[in-house]
Amino acid sequence: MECSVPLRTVRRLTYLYQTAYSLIEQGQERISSTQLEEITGIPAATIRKDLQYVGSIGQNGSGYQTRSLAEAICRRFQLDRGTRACIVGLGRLGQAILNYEWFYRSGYEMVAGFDVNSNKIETLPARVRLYPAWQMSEVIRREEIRLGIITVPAQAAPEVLENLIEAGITDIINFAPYWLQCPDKRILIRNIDILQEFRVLSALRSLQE
Amino acid sequence: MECSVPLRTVRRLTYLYQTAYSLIEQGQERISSTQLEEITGIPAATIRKDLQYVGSIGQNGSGYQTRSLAEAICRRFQLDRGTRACIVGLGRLGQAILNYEWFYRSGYEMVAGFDVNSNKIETLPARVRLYPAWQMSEVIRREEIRLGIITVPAQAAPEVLENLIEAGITDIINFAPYWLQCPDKRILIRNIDILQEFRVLSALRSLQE
DNA sequence: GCGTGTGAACTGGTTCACAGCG
DNA sequence: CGCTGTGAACCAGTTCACACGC
Repeated sequence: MECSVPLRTVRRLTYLYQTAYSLIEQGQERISSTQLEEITGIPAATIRKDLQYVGSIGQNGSGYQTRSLAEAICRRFQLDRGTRACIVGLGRLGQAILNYEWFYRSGYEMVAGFDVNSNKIETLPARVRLYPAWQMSEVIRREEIRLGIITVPAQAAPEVLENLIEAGITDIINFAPYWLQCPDKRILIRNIDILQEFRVLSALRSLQE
Repeated sequence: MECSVPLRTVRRLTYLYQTAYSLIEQGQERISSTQLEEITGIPAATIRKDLQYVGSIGQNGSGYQTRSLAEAICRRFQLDRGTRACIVGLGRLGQAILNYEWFYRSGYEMVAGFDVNSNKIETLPARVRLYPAWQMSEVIRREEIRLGIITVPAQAAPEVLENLIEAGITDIINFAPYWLQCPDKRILIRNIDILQEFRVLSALRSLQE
């Protein structure tokens, strides 16, 4: 399948997916692109354009069925395959993600947590099995884990990345404030720097004055 | 000051700011746009274009001084003013941000935390004062807090937003998986949905196959 | 008539390429 | 000679506007 969907569009479509999902839960069965614009802030024309990447799923004159909207996006991007995930670094952020009850809605399934501090392994309450860091490679291979979530301090991040890739991980989400990249284009990495968002907001504020 | 800097550019410049900062710490005094491209992944031409919004600060033939680069961006967007911030919702994510040692590098200064559970207020270890939720308005006013960070469950988010705005907050960062918006354009809101990033990664993976 | 789907027109952000300066 | 700063050329992505189906 071609990689020709623009990243911007992917972002919006996954967001629409989630929106459709909550509409379903609220019992709403249909919605028009104009109404979607009100909820999401995405212009109606853009929404209709984006949905062309998914296929024609609307009904002329009466908008989209929320259920088929969610299903179509889900199918297009295989958002329900539940790829197995693990988390490395059980600080507060790591714990937050590890125990996030809606995590299954992310398209991944959490199956393991790792930390260098074996004290934590024994004492932390968790929904999934926790292991000391030295067992990482073995567990990742055995459990066929594909996504690694990095929530270790910045200086440890590069080494963790290396270990993860070496163990066969293909998807990475990195929360350490250290921009990770990998020459191998088959490995997908997303760096999320939370502080960065604060800086952006701060900058936007200064512009609005 | 005009609001005419594109959001994309603001994102990149704040990122360059942070990059320049770590280069300074590593003792590197100068850097060219080409080298910056290698580190950040931003094309050199784009970097030079972006920096035009900051002013001419490079030296022909020898690149940029890391220090003056950081300072110029900092000055342009007033990234060091230390606007006072508070956090609402002391679950794991809230605690993580509350005690994040590099938080001061975000351009904000953390001064208070709130939670409905007064048990937490008394028992959690924290660097700043914690208050029960009912004291929110009063404390925000007294301490002249401008940024509110929302880390409560989704269903509580809209009400918290209302309370914050009513108390005089102007900047919002919302981590609840519920898209907050405000008709009043003077209020700046950034919604950060962490799960959304997982969905995007999952979608990108499906496209790469 | 309402609302989708879509080619065509447009916009603004990115990339190019080079003049100018140290 | 290297690297910045910048107008000009380009292009992706957004918006418009309307034909078509319900």
